[in-house]
Amino acid sequence: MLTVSTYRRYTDRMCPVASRRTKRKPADRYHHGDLRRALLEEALRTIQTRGVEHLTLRTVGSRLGVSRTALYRHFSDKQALLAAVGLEGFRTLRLALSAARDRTEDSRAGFDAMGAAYVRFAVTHSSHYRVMFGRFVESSARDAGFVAEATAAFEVLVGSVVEQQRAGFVRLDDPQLLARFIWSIVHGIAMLAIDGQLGCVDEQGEALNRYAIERIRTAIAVSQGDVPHDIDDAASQVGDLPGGGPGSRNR
Amino acid sequence: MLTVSTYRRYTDRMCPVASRRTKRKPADRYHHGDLRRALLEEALRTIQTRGVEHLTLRTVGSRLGVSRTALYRHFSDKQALLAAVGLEGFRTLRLALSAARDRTEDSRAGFDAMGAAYVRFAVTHSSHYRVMFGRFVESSARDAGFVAEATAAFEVLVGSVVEQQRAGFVRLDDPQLLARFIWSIVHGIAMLAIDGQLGCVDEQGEALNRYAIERIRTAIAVSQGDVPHDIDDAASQVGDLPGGGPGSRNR
DNA sequence: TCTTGATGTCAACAGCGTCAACATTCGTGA
DNA sequence: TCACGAATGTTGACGCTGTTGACATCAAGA
Repeated sequence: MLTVSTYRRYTDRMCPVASRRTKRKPADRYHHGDLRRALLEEALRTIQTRGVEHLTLRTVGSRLGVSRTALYRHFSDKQALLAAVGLEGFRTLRLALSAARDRTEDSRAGFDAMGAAYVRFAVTHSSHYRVMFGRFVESSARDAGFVAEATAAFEVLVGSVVEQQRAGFVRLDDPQLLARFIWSIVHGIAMLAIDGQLGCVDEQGEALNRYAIERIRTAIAVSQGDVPHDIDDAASQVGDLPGGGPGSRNR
Repeated sequence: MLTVSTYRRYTDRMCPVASRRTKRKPADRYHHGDLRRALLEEALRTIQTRGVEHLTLRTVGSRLGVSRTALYRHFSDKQALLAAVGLEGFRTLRLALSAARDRTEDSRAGFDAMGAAYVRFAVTHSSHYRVMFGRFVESSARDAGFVAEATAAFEVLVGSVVEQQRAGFVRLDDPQLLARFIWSIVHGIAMLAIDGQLGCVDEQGEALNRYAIERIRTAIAVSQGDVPHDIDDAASQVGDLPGGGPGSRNR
């Protein structure tokens, strides 16, 4: 299992946004250079250090040595900025999941590692995670890119479920439904941990996470009399289901 | 299984806050009479109809025919008002869970019904649910009452787990851990449904919920070679674990 | 009747997101 | 090289928000 320090180094590599220092606009310059990028990075930094609810456009601007309304040249409004942050979050999550899965040759262990990596991502990037899921980004601001990135992250999970089914490790239920079930569990643990409902995040959260992975294995194991579901058919449909994937706009 | 209409009637009975009309202060009167209660009800109504983020103290005040600052005589600030709303939510949730469990003589069916009732509560009172869990109530505003009410709701689940263990339906793991595991699942489903990540809430959410309850049964069933845990000991400790329960302040 | 505490009002404040008008700079074709 | 339009950043203003301190009103007990 990964240690915390390994993961830190790993996330720094996957998510340079949080580690690199965003540059201020030189006082003698009128244009910033790459303000859009800088705004995104500064917003993420503020969110990670102070929380979404304390993010103000004025502060972000002044931190970059730029006026409070400069942002409107790059984002339609605050919601759009948050949506962009959330989009980046889903991308980082997807990379983290894929990396955790591919780190070992053993597909079974890789699958379990994904579960651990998911919760660890959420806890490590808790504020970021809340932007992705906490309805801070209103439905109207969730554009095609946002939905696509969220769906892509979910697809990694569905793909792995199908893989596990092919290998005979997982019962042959609808992969979509199975994936949603597993997703609900890790998402639930992550949210409870983030919201401080599990007491000490590190200890209780870790213990619960380990236990959950063990229980999930039992829950999704192949049972006798298993009615096979058409895996290939379902796997190919991932993403283009009419409103089934994550980031969906209807509620 | 309960129909939606049955549940509506049920919640109206359990949660009069949402159904009764809050009375305005008569224009010729200086004092309102029971402003605290009215503020709570009006805040909840606004939250349920317009969402937490659209709750403003000014609107609440003017709706009750009262000045915008009258609120400060009953709540220290907006956070305290939200905390009070959240507290009421946990109480309602606890009653809903107990009622769902006790509606049938069959303890196994009752246990499953709790899971369904949990998600249904969250979806039906989605905005209320988000106040309870979404960190809209900051840690500092979570007073003893809030934590106690949240813990009490969790205790219902733990108690039922122990009951199921005694009846031989559930494996003899630590009831606390088992309860947290189950809680994570229903909480995860609820949050994903509420946040619109499951597409159509009613259809996909219902289907996922049914599937989850079935899978949970497999996950927590007694297995051969089950190492018994001291149930009675763990059950008596519920609630006074140092920071283990829900609503805990540390993060 | 007087006093005291509880409750509600009023005016003001700073901070917020957003907009319209304006300033500066960049890129590009003549 | 130069002019011109597009892109980018600034300024001032607006209405909204939560919160505060000084003041007004009322109920209840001494």
